[in-house]
Amino acid sequence: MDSETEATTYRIGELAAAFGVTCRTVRYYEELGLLEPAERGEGGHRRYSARNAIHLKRIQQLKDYGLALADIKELFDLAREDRSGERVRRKLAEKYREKLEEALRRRRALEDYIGDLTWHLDQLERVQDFFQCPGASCLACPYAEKCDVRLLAAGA
Amino acid sequence: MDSETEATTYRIGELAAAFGVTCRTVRYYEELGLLEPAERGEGGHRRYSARNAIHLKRIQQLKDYGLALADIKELFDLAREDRSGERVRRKLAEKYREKLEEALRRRRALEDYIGDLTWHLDQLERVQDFFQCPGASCLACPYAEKCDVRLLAAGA
DNA sequence: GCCGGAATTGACGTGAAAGGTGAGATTCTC
DNA sequence: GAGAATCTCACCTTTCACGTCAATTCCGGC
Repeated sequence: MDSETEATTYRIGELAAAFGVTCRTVRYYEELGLLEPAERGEGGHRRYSARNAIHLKRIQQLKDYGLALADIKELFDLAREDRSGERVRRKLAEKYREKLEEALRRRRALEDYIGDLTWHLDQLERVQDFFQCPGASCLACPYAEKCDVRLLAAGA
Repeated sequence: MDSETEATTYRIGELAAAFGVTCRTVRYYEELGLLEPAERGEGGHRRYSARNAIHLKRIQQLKDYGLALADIKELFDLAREDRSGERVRRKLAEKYREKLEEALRRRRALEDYIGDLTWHLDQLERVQDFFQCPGASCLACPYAEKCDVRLLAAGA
């Protein structure tokens, strides 16, 4: 159990370089309560453990997923509370499921976008002018019903 | 051809209200070169055409797709250049295809995210600690090869 | 022909996000 | 003991998409 006491640690510069960020970024994450250094040296210098490195890695992964740092903090706080408590674990799972659903929503929106874009691309062959909307191509327009341009023209 | 000269026009307030935005927003779009009013009245008041309304509608649609106003401007600029020039039309199509590919990339990333999240959710049943990464569960980890935490531990 | 509400330009503010940039002091490493 | 590397404050920066005065002018109805 004493072997834990003198495990390899990293200085802030090493950690930062290893993960392609600046020291400021690492300190900033600490400011946000995202990445607490395992300990401090005599002189007050931060010493990071391998565990800290994993945290940083997780932050980067989640950031890549498009999560804001605040969201990540939320997850981390939950994970920290967790410490094998069953109720909290369930809450974390719930949080994940929320995120998952949001992701599924985003995916659907993206699908729609892709569909629209494909349609526009397709339209480019037939339509004279991108903005000449209420015109000949209007009949074929899949948005015709929910078109508030028409509503405006009709006079509200 | 003279019937075009006196088509219905809208004042900025009308247009804004019809699309659920403020006047400032409409002017801001003009600032960005996104929405030029068809003309100005004697006193300098902006007069918007139905065509302008379509522009505004397009802006809102594309914004909903998650595009930044700058991206939208890019598209519009291309569309404006287009004016039925064939080469430019092809360029616009190309631009669209670019956007489409980017969207497809984003979708793939999202798929991965969803996959990961699902996996994490699944892991929650088996793993003691979210951050106890290089541990018992490490063997089953699908990221083991590309894990820079391990690389760091190995000493770079 | 006058009054109140709508528009005009211009300039500055905002608020969240994610850090950047010194300054000045201390500490670590060779 | 010299030159990196770190430390803590504390303000600065950039981007985005507008919001908010302010002072002025215009338009439309009675």
